[in-house]
Amino acid sequence: MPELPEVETVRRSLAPALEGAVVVSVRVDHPRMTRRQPRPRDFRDRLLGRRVNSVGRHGKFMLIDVEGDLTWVIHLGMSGRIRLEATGSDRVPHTHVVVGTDRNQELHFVDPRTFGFIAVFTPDEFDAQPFALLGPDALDDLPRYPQLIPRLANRTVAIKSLLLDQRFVAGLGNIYADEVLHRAHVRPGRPAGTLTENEVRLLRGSIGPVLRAGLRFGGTSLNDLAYLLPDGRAGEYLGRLKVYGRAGEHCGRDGTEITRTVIGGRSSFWCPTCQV
DNA sequence: AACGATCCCTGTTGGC
DNA sequence: TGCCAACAGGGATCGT
Repeated sequence: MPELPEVETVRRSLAPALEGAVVVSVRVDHPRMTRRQPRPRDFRDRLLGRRVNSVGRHGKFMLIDVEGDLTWVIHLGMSGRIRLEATGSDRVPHTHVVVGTDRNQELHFVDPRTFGFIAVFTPDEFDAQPFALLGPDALDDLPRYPQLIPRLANRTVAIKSLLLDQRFVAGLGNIYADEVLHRAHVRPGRPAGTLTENEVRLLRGSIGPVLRAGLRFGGTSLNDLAYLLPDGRAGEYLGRLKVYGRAGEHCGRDGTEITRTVIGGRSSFWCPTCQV
């Protein structure tokens, strides 16, 4: 699934292609993909002829600054992919949106499960979106642990669920949340408010290293609906995951069999020995 | 307010 | 081997 490292990997390859480029064509073949656009026609109308200033990111949302005070938002959902192709290239199945630039390139938005979306918002529209309440970016703006302690206090929700709550911190998904909890020696089901100060410190300190490791390897491509880099390469972090998807295998730290439980409706993988 | 449940969607997986 | 139901999951929304 595209989480922060995957989205950041995509952002980095998209930025040089889009920044300074002018949009010369827009095609939407699947109206569901622009469902967050208050008026569906705006997506095309607002991009056509406009120059892209910069390609940013907050959590798993790609935020592309477009001239005219517009923000072009791309969320990959769980099966979304971006392909960067020469103009007129073939479209793979489930290519729902194609945006062409004056550099003879096309951005293909591919999303079999259509959980992702693509839209261009004015500032007011942007602020009205639910994701305007996104928490600090897990890579760039993570608060130091003393600031996190009061935010966990008295919370009964499982710490795993809190890590997945994008209003708490933006960017972690099911894979990296499990990896972060394993690194921090914390069980995913622990009520958030029961973490000691030291555990909060460890957890806080685990987020950056885990995300940067994922980023270093170009993200995680699972074997099914693979997340792929815009040039078609697979991310190579899958083989380096410590717990996610590894039920029945042995924990690299103590050899205990990794277990799978469901927490907050999401499968969670963890070591019953070294995660307390 | 906080939290859990439900829904969206379709390729893949697993059970028979 | 082949079929079909169950599963997967990010985010929004709804009910308690």
